Amino acid sequence: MKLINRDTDYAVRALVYMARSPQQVCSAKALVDELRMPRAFSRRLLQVLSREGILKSSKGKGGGFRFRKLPAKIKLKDLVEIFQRDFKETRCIFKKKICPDIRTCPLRHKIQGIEKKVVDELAAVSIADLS
Amino acid sequence: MKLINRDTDYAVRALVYMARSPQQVCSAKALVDELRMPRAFSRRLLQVLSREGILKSSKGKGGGFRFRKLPAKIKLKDLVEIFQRDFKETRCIFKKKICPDIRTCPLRHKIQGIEKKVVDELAAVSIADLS
DNA sequence: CAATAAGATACAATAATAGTATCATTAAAG
DNA sequence: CTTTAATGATACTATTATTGTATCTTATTG
Ligand code: FES
Ligand code: FES
Repeated sequence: MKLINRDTDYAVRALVYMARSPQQVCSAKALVDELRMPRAFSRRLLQVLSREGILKSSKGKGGGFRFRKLPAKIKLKDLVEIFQRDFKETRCIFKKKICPDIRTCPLRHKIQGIEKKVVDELAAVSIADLS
Repeated sequence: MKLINRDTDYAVRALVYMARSPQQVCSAKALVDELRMPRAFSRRLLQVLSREGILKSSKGKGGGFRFRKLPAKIKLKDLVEIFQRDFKETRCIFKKKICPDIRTCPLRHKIQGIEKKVVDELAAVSIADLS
């Protein structure tokens, strides 16, 4: 059961690493060196986190990324929402609906319950919890 | 959140169709015609279901597939187990473990709880329920 | 103005998924 | 006993999704 994709995975790793010294500026290069993260990739990743308000960036010499939100306030749910837009599957789990009536489908409300639970659990874990 | 793969998907469609007249013999060809299922594919699918004890097959002219188990006894869980062997993810959801200690990881037992719930729900829905 | 770091976006490689083809075997019908 | 209609087994190809890379532009500092 795949809950996490590449981007979320890397993002969490990066943020957990950064959370060890939350005040410090971290450049994309630092992630390449410290974590074994693909070079051109850490760039994009931090850019997205910055755009989405998780980090703030400063350009130029000595620049880099820093937390905008506190690590304890950054939930896995937030990251999944950023990097896995289509995470919540509102449609039927089958490609072509199978049951006679989608409103009375015995599967549908169960699946929705599960999805809600997953989201709740992801909302209950923060970057700080993993550090 | 992808729970179902191609094979499970087709299998459920096929079985729900067959369950409308459970006594009748159904050939691979019938599925191609009735449901819009890829030709060479319905073959393999029914073969697997037969091998796994869901259906029984008879070769030769007038042959085909019939239920070995009652539709009400065939649970989605069974099909997922047949076609998605690696469905239950026992490892960490991240490629490289992030937390300091896997035993105390706040994520791990939550995820396991979710997976159990998913399986329970899949075990509670049968082919007959969808017919 | 030179050096450093982010912003933006397009590209290529790889892996997973989906679908196809083929040959062998079995059983019934005529 | 030959033809026909079906499954058994397995290998192959195409398509799509994921993953990772390259490059050019813009901003900041000293
Ligand atoms: S089978 Fe998907 S909504 Fe009923
Ligand atoms: S982060 Fe995966 S087990 Fe802790």
